[in-house]
Amino acid sequence: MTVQPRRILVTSALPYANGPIHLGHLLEYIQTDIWVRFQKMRGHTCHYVCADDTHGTAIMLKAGQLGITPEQLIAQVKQEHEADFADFLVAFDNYYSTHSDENREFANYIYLQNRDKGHIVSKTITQLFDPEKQMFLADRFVKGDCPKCGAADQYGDNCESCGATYAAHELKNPRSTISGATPVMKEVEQLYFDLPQFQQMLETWTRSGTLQDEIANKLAEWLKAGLQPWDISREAPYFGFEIPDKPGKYFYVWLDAPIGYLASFRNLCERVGGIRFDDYWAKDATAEVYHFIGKDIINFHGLFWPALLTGAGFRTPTAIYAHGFVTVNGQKMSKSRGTFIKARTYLDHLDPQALRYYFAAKLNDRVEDFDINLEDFAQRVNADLVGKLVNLASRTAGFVSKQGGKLAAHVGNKALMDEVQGAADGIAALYEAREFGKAVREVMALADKANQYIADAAPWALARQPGNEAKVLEVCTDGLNLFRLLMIYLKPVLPALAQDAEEFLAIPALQWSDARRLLLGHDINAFKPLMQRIDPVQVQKMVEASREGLEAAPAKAEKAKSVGGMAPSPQEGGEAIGAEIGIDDFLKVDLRVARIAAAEHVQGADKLLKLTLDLGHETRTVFAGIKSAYGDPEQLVGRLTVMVANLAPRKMKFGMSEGMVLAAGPGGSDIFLLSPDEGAKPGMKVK
RNA sequence: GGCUAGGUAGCUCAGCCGGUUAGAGCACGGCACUCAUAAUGCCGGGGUCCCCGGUUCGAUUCCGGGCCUAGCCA
Repeated sequence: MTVQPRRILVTSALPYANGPIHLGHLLEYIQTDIWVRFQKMRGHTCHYVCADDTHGTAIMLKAGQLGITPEQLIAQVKQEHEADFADFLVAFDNYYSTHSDENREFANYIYLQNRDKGHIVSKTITQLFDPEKQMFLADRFVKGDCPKCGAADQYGDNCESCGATYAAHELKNPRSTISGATPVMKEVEQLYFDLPQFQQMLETWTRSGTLQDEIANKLAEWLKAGLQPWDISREAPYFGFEIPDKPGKYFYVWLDAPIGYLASFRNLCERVGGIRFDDYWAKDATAEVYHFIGKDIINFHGLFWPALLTGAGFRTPTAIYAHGFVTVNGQKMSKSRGTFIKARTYLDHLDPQALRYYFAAKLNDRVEDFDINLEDFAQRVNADLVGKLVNLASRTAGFVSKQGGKLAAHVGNKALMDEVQGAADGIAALYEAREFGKAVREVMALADKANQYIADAAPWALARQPGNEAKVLEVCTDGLNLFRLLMIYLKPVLPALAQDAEEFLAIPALQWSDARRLLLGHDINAFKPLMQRIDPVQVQKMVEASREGLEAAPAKAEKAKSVGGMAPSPQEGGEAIGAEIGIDDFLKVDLRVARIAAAEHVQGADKLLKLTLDLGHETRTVFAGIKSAYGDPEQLVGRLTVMVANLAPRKMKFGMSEGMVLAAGPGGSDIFLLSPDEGAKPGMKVK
């Protein structure tokens, strides 16, 4: 298993600097980090860079709302982002900012190169302008009535009600979402990157074989439809880089965002010596370059970015790896459900490695959405990591300690050891191909075999009879070696656990090639629990904390926009709608149409009426707290309503209540009994 | 609306080019063990492979239509 050393540059998409990192972001950073750690363990030269994406109107406005400068905002957010990543064990070699000198230089250079080669064109367009704020309005900052269906409160690009697409100036009753003023039309010169010039180049590049099929297909769709020039300029006021030959105009944030990959890498080269920028980015560079992204930004990375790089004389990426969106419990992350979970909230309650493991256990090389099922998450992590993996060390270490803490000099079960060692190449191939789920399944299958072996050999039984010391030590040495091998295979996923294991085994940092050797005749340290199981209560608390976070948050959800914006934008929270239930939950409630056969006051009860309900084939007595609104029970007699027919009977002071009737309203005189439409018959099921 | 991906046991997922009784882990039931963070081992129950058509000797696997889920439409 000789491996040719490679030079690899890896990036994750740049998170937007207007908000905190959440579980949706983390899928990408953890996926990338696992791949990078794997490459490094294999002995390759691998650099992992990223940065905050800091420009644009959204940042400018947010800073304004907070009463601070955009620079202050992005500095603060960067600090938070870096802390979150570090705590999730995402180990960037450099984490930078698009608001940097390097990025300005590269943005200018790439723009000027493209301009000089005739790839930049300019056109005068009319755009909506906020006369109060004196600024042009992007589509998402204009709202009004849909010109097609008339739905109110629609954004300037399409209608969420009828799905129509249109230009912002077509909206009826348009208004600026920034000032509320009515926008006016104003002419402005706009710069475009002339993407159609790259049609040929992109058709070839996207079919070069290294892109995932799904991506290549998607790009082919766009290519077939015909490319359009891409607008890259914005008018002041705008937080970003001023365009060198166009005073008062700024680069659109999406132009300089991917350039941040170059800037961050350049900064790394300057900071650390020994890395040559041109080895990675020059036109004829031979090093490998990979971008990990979310599927929402495939167009930017699969079309604009390679074209922009080519136009400016740089190489194009070796490959782009896209992943899907994160859902929680099968649904879009939701603030009201408490499933819009921030990185920090997670860290307050749970172990970051648990999430890393769960991601790894289910990730593949495709652009599929990823569901975090919280119950499955806890069970899977506990069963695999605590029950199988750590248990292997936990159940054998004690016997070794009792005999002085030195491992046997010989292997007991050579066949099993060969098998587990022999799995290294196959597992490595799966990591390389980003089939982390398959890799993890393979490791866990080996863990099962290891536990079977220990159970069969039963060192605890051997230990009862004197004279078996050598055999016991041999079996447990096997057990700890199996643990060590599995730990090597999982180290990219569980770096902190691996480190603790290294300390326990008293060995230097494990490399992939260490799987070729075994640990024999070696002194180890006393075993300490390496990982705690997840208590479902903690998961619940995390969800609760995420739900509470909503009330403090501003009601106006900003449209999620990020180079790394792989996460669906949060829904605005409803008005105290209960936790979501499935149809099964609803069907548990047996609702029936009932005729009120009799209604009477209850002696001694202030709020109750005693109702006799006719269900067609049977009669029920129900005590209902509706007296304050229906003082005259007679008026109820004969009318139809709806009752819960399978509610457990409840003994009350005045007798047994066999169900409940449905009513709405806050109470007092405002209680409104439900009625079915005409034609309903007593006993009919409501569903 | 157009497009993409997915819909396989209670849950999370595997199932290469169509072919014998459709698999794993978790959950559940029974037994064993008691070294281990009530961990582990053995055995077992559980599936109309979303629905309807078609191609075929034969379809979970291919084709057409539909339904549902997630997302994209610069």
